[in-house]
Amino acid sequence: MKNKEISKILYEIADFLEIKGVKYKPRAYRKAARNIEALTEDVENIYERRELKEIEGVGESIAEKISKYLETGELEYYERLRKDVPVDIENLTNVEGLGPKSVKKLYNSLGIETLEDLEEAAKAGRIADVKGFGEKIQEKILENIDAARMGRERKLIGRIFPLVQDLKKRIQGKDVFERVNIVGSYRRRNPTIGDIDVLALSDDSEEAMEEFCNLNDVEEVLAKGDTKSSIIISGNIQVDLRIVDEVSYGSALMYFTGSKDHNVSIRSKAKGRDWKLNEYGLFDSNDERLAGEKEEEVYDKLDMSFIPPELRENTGEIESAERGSLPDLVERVDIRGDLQIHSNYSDGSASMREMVENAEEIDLDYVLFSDHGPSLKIAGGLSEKEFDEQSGEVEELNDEFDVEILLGVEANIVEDGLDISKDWCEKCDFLSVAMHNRPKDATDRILSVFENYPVDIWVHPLGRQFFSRDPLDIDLDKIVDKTEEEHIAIEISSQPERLDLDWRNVKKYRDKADYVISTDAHSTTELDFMRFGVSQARKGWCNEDSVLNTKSIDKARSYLNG
DNA sequence: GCCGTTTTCGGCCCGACTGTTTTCAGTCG
Ligand SMILES: Nc1nc2c(ncn2[C@H]2C[C@H](O)[C@@H](COP(=O)(O)OP(=O)(O)OP(=O)(O)O)O2)c(=O)[nH]1
Ligand SMILES: [Mg+2]
Ligand SMILES: [Mg+2]
Ligand SMILES: [Zn+2]
Repeated sequence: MKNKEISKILYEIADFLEIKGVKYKPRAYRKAARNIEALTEDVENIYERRELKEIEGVGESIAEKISKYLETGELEYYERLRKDVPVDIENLTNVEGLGPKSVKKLYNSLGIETLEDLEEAAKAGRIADVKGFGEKIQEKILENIDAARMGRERKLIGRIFPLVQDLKKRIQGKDVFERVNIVGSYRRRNPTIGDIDVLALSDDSEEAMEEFCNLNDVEEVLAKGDTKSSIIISGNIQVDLRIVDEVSYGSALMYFTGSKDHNVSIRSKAKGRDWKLNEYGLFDSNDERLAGEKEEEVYDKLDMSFIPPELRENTGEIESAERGSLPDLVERVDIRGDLQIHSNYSDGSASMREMVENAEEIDLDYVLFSDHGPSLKIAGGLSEKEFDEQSGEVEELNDEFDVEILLGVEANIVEDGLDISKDWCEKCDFLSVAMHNRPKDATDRILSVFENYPVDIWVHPLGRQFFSRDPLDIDLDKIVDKTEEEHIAIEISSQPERLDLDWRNVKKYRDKADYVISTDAHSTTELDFMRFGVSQARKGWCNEDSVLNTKSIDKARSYLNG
């Protein structure tokens, strides 16, 4: 999958064009780069379908460049730009405070091409002598150069969640803060989070900033002003704080929640009316405030319904809000069952009894235990004999608990079908299937299993895992059609590393597909992962009706078995 | 370079912080 590679080239082109002082094109290249980076589908497939231009921000020219690169492995336009200023633009601009313009100056004056050159020049004191630079910048470069070498990897929302909650509590705990909201990609429930953005209300912003920059785990203060500060806390995590007045709080929430593209779009709309939208409010052409204290008011004045943060990705939500046709999104309280949990019969850490007790505590009506089939021994795969034992225990537990306990298997899609017999399939309340390797004919294998076995749920459909596994290269159009035909539900996994099916595809297929949101919990605490799956369903524009486990077990059963 | 219930050409979001600068450019959100 070359998405990352291509978006990197586009980002670099943007930087090189900025070096040359070209207007607007850098923004265009960056926008295209961002959208390609965010794709779940392999850009090469989109190229093969001749649909590159459907990607937001990709037009004639960029589509042609991507095609050339995919066909020849080279891009002359990019190579030419790089020849003019032959620097390691990606790494150099990774140094906090260094952008394309500074990199060019340093190249022209000192011939700096790499981070090593930069460090050497800074240590020798040569940077301070360059016009436009000085001692402080030179010092800052030396301080930040190692961070640039390491890079800052994005964090998974499900993993950073406790830390964010704790940080929020710590800030809220200080009297000088009257209101605190976590915003940015976290509020939008992005699967991954680049930094933690915080909006706050305080009548003494100076003192508030002081407290913020002196939190006990602050490692570096990147910037500190009256309304805005940035710090690095332990774990190499950046935290940005913005403080505004109450009259601006709503518009500041909008600004700081983003996304950037959503902001730009919506600000352009305001501008089209001769108004102005910024973090302080919505203003008419006489600078009279039209709204600002509440987000709802700002959207309302712009003749839009309120846009839930999860939808603010500039993927059609603005037009939809203008038409008043945004979906009524599914909520966590709508969820009535969890159709993938595990116990110590396989690689789970808790007994079935413990899992059920906890499920009852969080008001679930039903749960499905579905451990791996026999071919996945490393993941604690069960033999049919072990399954039968488990089945016996399920029967006992069902007598004892109100929660309806269902038993199934996560069967593995293998070369000639599933790794369990059809007889075994019939013993399952629900049959879940998944692919755990990546053969060339994956699409056909999946389709054939859907046709030939009584499949109920297709779990972690793309097999994606953040930072380690790319999504499977399969024909989702075809497979989703088949799930509709066969009454098979598609899982949205709540596991932080998976969140699979991903929200963009969830959105794409939401009218056809029936989704189930599952935790894949391997311990009692992981039952709480449900919130992350629900967030992804919301990002995918799902209403309650598109999610099967918001329904009673009888309704779910009659659909899946029908 | 992209894009269109104002446009197929003429626009392209808006502001804070920093360092170096005598008034602002660069970078970042
Ligand atoms: N209007 C406007 N708002 C911006 C711009 N850049 C960032 N913002 C707003 C929207 C962002 O969601 C918010 C926080 O910025 P971040 O850089 O932290 O981005 P975000 O949190 O969305 O993603 P992240 O996971 O941190 O990479 O600030 C911009 O250029 N213009
Ligand atoms: Mg952020
Ligand atoms: Mg930020
Ligand atoms: Zn699996």
